[in-house]
Formats: sequence, C-alpha cells, structure tokens
Amino acid sequence: MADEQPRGYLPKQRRSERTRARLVEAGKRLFSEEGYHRTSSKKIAREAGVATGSFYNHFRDKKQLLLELNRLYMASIHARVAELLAQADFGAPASDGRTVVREIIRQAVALHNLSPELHREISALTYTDEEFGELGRQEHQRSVDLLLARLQPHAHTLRVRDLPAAAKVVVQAMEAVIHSVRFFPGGEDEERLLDALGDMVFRYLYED
Amino acid sequence: MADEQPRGYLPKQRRSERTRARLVEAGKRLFSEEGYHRTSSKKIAREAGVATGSFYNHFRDKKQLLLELNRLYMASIHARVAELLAQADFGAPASDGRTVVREIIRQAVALHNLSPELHREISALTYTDEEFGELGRQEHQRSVDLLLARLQPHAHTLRVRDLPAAAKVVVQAMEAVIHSVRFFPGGEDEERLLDALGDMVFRYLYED
Amino acid sequence: MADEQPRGYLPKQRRSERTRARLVEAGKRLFSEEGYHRTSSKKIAREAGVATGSFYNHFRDKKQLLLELNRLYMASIHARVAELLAQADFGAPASDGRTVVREIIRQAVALHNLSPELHREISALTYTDEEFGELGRQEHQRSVDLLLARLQPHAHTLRVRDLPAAAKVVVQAMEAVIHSVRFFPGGEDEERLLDALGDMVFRYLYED
Amino acid sequence: MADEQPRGYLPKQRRSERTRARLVEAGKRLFSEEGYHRTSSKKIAREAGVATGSFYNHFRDKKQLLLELNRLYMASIHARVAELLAQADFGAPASDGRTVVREIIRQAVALHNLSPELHREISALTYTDEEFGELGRQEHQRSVDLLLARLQPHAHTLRVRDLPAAAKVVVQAMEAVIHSVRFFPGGEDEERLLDALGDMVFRYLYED
DNA sequence: TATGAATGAGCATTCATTCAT
DNA sequence: GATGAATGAATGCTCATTCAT
Repeated sequence: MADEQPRGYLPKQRRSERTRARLVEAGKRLFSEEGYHRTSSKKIAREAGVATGSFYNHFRDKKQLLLELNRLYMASIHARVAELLAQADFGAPASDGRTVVREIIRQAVALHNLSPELHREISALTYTDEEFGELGRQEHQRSVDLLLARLQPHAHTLRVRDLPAAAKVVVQAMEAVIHSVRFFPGGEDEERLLDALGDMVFRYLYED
Repeated sequence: MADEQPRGYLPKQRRSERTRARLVEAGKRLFSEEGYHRTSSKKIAREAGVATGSFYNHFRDKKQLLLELNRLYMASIHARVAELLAQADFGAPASDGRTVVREIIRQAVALHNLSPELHREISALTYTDEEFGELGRQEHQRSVDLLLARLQPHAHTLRVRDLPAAAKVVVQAMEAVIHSVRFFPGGEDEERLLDALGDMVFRYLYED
Repeated sequence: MADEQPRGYLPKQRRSERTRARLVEAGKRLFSEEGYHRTSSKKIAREAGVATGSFYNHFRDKKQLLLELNRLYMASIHARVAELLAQADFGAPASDGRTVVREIIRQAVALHNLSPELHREISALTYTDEEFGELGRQEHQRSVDLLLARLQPHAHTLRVRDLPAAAKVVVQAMEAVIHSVRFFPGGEDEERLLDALGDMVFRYLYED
Repeated sequence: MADEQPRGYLPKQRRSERTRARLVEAGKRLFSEEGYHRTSSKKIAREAGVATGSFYNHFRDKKQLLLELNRLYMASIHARVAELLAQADFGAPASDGRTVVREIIRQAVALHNLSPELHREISALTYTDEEFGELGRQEHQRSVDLLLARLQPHAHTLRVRDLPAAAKVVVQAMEAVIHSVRFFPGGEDEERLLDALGDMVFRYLYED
C-alpha cells in the first residue's frame, strides 16, 4: 500500500512478466505430471500462486499455454539439433560415417531428456489436435531439412538416390526408435536397439 | 434366424447383442470423427439409438468401449499381419529380398486403411493412458515377434547380427513411416517415401 | 428341460419361496454391510443369484424389503422380550428388585446382538422416513406396554405414581444406553454403564 | 457497513460471504424440509439463487455443507448448555435438587427447538455415516463432561458412586426422552413424561 | 494487470423400475 | 414366476471462461 519505497518501481513493470513466467513454469510441471486433459487452468493458476483470472490475462486458453511451452521446448531442441548437425562431417570417408551416425543418434537421445513427459503429452496431441498436428509436421520438417542440408553436399559419396525421401525416412526411423527407448524402456537393451538403429541408418546412407 | 429353438430364448440374447453391436458401431463412428475426449457416453448412446443407461449395461465406461474397439481392430490387423508374413520368403536370393520387403511394406500400408481415424485416437491414448500404453507395447511386441520368427530361420543369409534388436528397429521404422504417410500425407510423394523405406530395410537386412 | 425326473415336482412349488428367501437373505447382508442408501435392488438380486426383475416380483420396492426384514427382526426380538418379562418377578421384595432389573438389562443387551448393523440402518430411517418412523413408534410402544403390563400388578410396591409414563421413560433410558454401548463402544467401560443404568432404574422404581 | 475503506476491496469479500450465507440458508431449509438424501447440491444452488458451480466453490460436497450446519447448530446449543449448567446449583439441599433437575430438563427441551428438523437429519446420519457418527459421539461427550464437571464438586452429597458413568447415563436418558417428546409427540402427555424423567434422574442422583 | 467468485453447460455414472420374452 | 436388457431422469461434480471490482 505504501508507495514511498523504491521497490514500487520495478515491480510495476516486471510483475506481469513474472506472473507469466510462473504460469509457464506451473503449466510445464502440471502438464508433465498430470497430463494435459487432467490439468485445469484453475489448477495451473493455483500452482503458480496467482489468481485464476490472471491465467486468461496471459493466455487465450489452456491450449495456448501448451503451444507456448512447445515453442520454448522446440526452440531449445532445434538450437541443439542445428549445432549437432553442423559438427557432423558427412563427407568423411565411409569408415568414419558410422561414427558420425552413432554420434548423431547419441545426441538425439540426449535431446529427448529435456522434458520427456511434456514431450509425451505434446506427441499425443499431435494426433488429435489439428493445430498440434500441423506444428508437429513443421517441426519434423525442420529436422528433415536440417539433415538434408547437411547431406546434400556429399550426395555423390552417399548411396541413396532420392535424398529428400531418405532424409525423411531416416529422421522418422530415428525418432521412432528413440521414442520407444525413452517411453517404453526395458525391452531389448537400450544399447542394442541404438546399435541396430545406427547400423540400419549407416548402411542405408553409405556404401559398405 | 433359426427358429427351431424354444421361443423366448434366443430373442433375449439377440436383442442384447444388437444393442451392444450398435453401441460399438456408434462408438467407432464418434471416436473416429470427433475424437475420444470430445465424445461422451451419452452421445454414443444417442447415436446408437439406445438409452444412456444401456451404454453402462454393456461397458463399464467409455474407455472400455474403446478398448473393445481396439481389440476388434487389432484382431483383424494381426490376422492379416500373420498371413502376410507367412507368405513372405525371406530365404529367397538377395536379389529377391527387395521384392519381399517392398511387398511387406505395401501390405502394411493397406492395413492402416482399416480404420485410420480410430487408429489415430488409439495412438494418442498410447501416450497418455497407462492401459493403452501397455496395450500398444504388447501389440508392437507381437508384430516384432512375428517378424523375428520369420527372419530367424534365415539368420545366416541375413546381414544383421542382433536379430531381435533388428526386428524391433525395422518394425518401428516401418510403423513410423507408414504412419506419417497415412496421417500427414502430401509432403514428399508417398511412393518415394515407401521406396526409401524399402531400400533402407532391405540394405539393412541383406547383403548388397 | 427334462420333466421325467421326480425332481420336477417340488421346485415348481418351492422355487418362488426360495427366491424370496434368497432376496431376504441378500438384502439383510447388503443393508447391514453397505447401508440402505448404498444398496441397489440390482445388487441385491445379483447377491441373491436371481434376476433383477425377480426382485420386483416379490417386493414392491427396496423399502418393502427392508420393512420385511424389520418385521422378521422385530418378531424375534419381541418374542424374546415377552419371554424375558414373563420370567421377571417384579413383586419380589425390594432387595431382589435390583437383581430383576439387572437381569432385564442383561437380556436386552443380548437382544441387540441379533443383527446390530441392520438395526443401525433401521434406526436411521426411523428419523427420516415417515413409515419407518411410525413403525419405530409402534415397536417402542409394544415394549412399553409389555413392561407396563408386568409392572401394573405390583403398582403398590413400586415407588412411582404415573406408571405409564414411568414405563416409557425406563424403556427409553434403557434403549438409549444399550444403543450407545452397542454402537459406540469403548468409552466408559460397558460394565460400568450398565451398572449405572441398573442403579438408576432400580432406584426409580423401588423404595430404597 | 463501513464504507471508508478503498472500494474494490470489501465488495469482493462481501459477495462471496453472501453467496456462502445463501447456500447455508438454502441448505438448512432443504435438508430440514426434504431430508438430506432427497436434497441435491443442484437444488440447493437453485434455492440459493446461485449457479451450481458456486456450490462447489464454497463446499467440497453436500456433506461438508451439512457438517457446517451441524457446526453452527452445535455451537449455539453448547453455548446454552454450558450457560445452563453454570447456573444450576447441584450442591443445594436435596429438597432443592428436584428443582434443579427439573429446570435442566426444561431448558434442554427448549434447546431442541432451535432446528428440530435439521437435528433429525443429523441424528439419522449419526447412525450411517462414519464422520457424523464420530461427531455425534464427541458432542455427546461434551455434554457429559459439562455435567460431570458440575456434579463433581458435590460428589459427597450425591448418591452415586461411579460419577462418570452416572453422568453419561443421565445425559443419555435425558436425550432419549426429550428426543421422543420432540419427534414423536402425542403419546403420553409431554408433561407427564418430563415429570417422570425428572423423578428418575433426581432419585438416582440424590438421597431421598 | 490482478483478483477470485460466479457461471452454467456438460460429463460420467447410477438406479429404481418396466416389460417383452 | 423368472429373466435380464432397456429405460431415462437424476445426481454429484468439473471446468473453461467471464467479469465486476
């Protein structure tokens, strides 16, 4: 109530940002732990320590918050994917191709540890929600494009003819296997599956 | 249809079966068109032309109906998968391996046309619902086992060392690519993607 | 289906009675264990191993079954109450009055063990249901009348002037204390409460 | 009522309180008139003139509202019971003991007029609901303790040996008789029953 | 922007009862 | 009498969203 203190200053500006950040944080926690459909906006607000109404000051609805989370999540993923591919040397002699592929897989697995539970929820919505579906496709395409851009220059040393299709298939195979390793662990040994994946991709791309 | 049995017997049975069948049919339609979460048991009953309560005479809840649908769906899928793999000749000369692989893929694509929208909903629940998750894993494992059983006898002509892991990875890659071709069509040409998939799997399994 | 056996005989006649008996038995069990409001007629039929519809062949509704149970329960109670009071000698010298009273209380406690949980449910309905309320009043009055009839001949040796009112008050006090001892055990020692009750009643009825 | 505080502050508070008060009022009316089991939260909300959801903003469920009502009801009862016993002089000469007892009974009867129908519903739940059962026991114990505390100092002038047991039995007898007089009126004359009760209690506690 | 009570349509589910066989 | 599927109104409760302050 007293405004005479200097502290009255910053808050006025920052308060909004802080509220938003808290909502994002709370949403991430709840969506991950309870799932999208079992999390209400009221719960999120409570978890964030703000009023219910504040939620709607910052997000049109529950879905917008998850889209925001997805955006943040994907931003960090893609930064690392790009970096990852930048380092890979697809033009190295075939004998090194295997190493490159294995390294990419290893890193891709690491990426999925950022927020696996949230990823799981978003994956589900990819199937049932038009908007998330479209987003998923775009993101997938981005990965494919990145890979393609890196493979392209070495097209002549690679074994595949239809490079765009190959890139897509490779990305899909990788995503699928990594997904299963992440979410349904404990079947075949993780190591063995990733080895098999590496072999498959390597043999597909490179002469033997 | 047979009327030779004492009356008052069959009809009772029949009416119940008919109600159940109608509910199953209505559920399939609504889950496919509106999605699981947007379909209420009341709607299903109305669509089936029966009373709300009748729904609960036949299914404990909404989820049980979807599990039933999944069961029916999967039964038909697996019958065809088994048949499909039974016909494939994995011991044929390598030159024919490509044909075998392409044929399997072609048929697998056909399978996904049985009820793609329903499949989509079930896939989503695989991520968020414990029970569907477990079910999905089992079904996946069944496909893997079927493939493995077919590959096993020809282990020496195949190129892979860890056959179980290979089978799993191959099934996952196939499912992923076919999925994408089904649900998000129109990117690369479908034909090109399936060709790429075929190449990848073929080169992985067979000597070149 | 085969009618040639002698067994076709009895059942025809007895089946109805047996169904009814089973329903009564199942109702008793469920009302006692789950409570009246949480027990549905469907459950009772299932527990009895008969069809839902059979319930309504024998009882107009759920309430009628409980009334029937109450009737059976009360019949057995009252038979014993009458017997009990018949044995008591209220004309004995005052020094023996105490013994008489204690004996009555002891027996009354025993009565409540017939089916305490069912009794509990019926007691509750006594408050909320018009019909059970009226029934409860009648039953209470019967106890009062029985006691009164036994006290009456010895009115001159008793200390009370308004014998009908005294009988009612005594019955009520006894019921209340016994009730509490039955349903909410473990406060004061049961023995001590019943002693106190005995003292109170004795001093009230007899000269000291 | 005071308007000197910043606006936008109090009203929010006030409106909520008013809604809650209305729900409490409506609940009291409906539980009393229709009974607990025949009253739905929807009905209560409608009667209170608020939305269904508002009910659940204020009470977890129907039962919590009745517990709240019970709390309010009991608070007023116990305040008066305490006051009542405080005034009684149990150490007065025996000749006055009768007057004291009669006065207590007279007042206790008055207490039951606060909301007899609600009391009736709560009494019923005391038998069938664990939580209300426990509550009832506590409240009963409080009455017993109050009486005991008042009797204790005069233990030597009283006739009973086991004072705690006596207090409990006396409270139970009083509650039972008053109950019957309240809820099932019209048997013996009310006056005669209360006289009898008074005699019984007096003779039990005091030398003659 | 923040607040949080209010809203009311909607949902899953139950249940007493009916009725055709 | 017996059967058990069918009925549909009713219940307890949730939730996305609004809005007055």
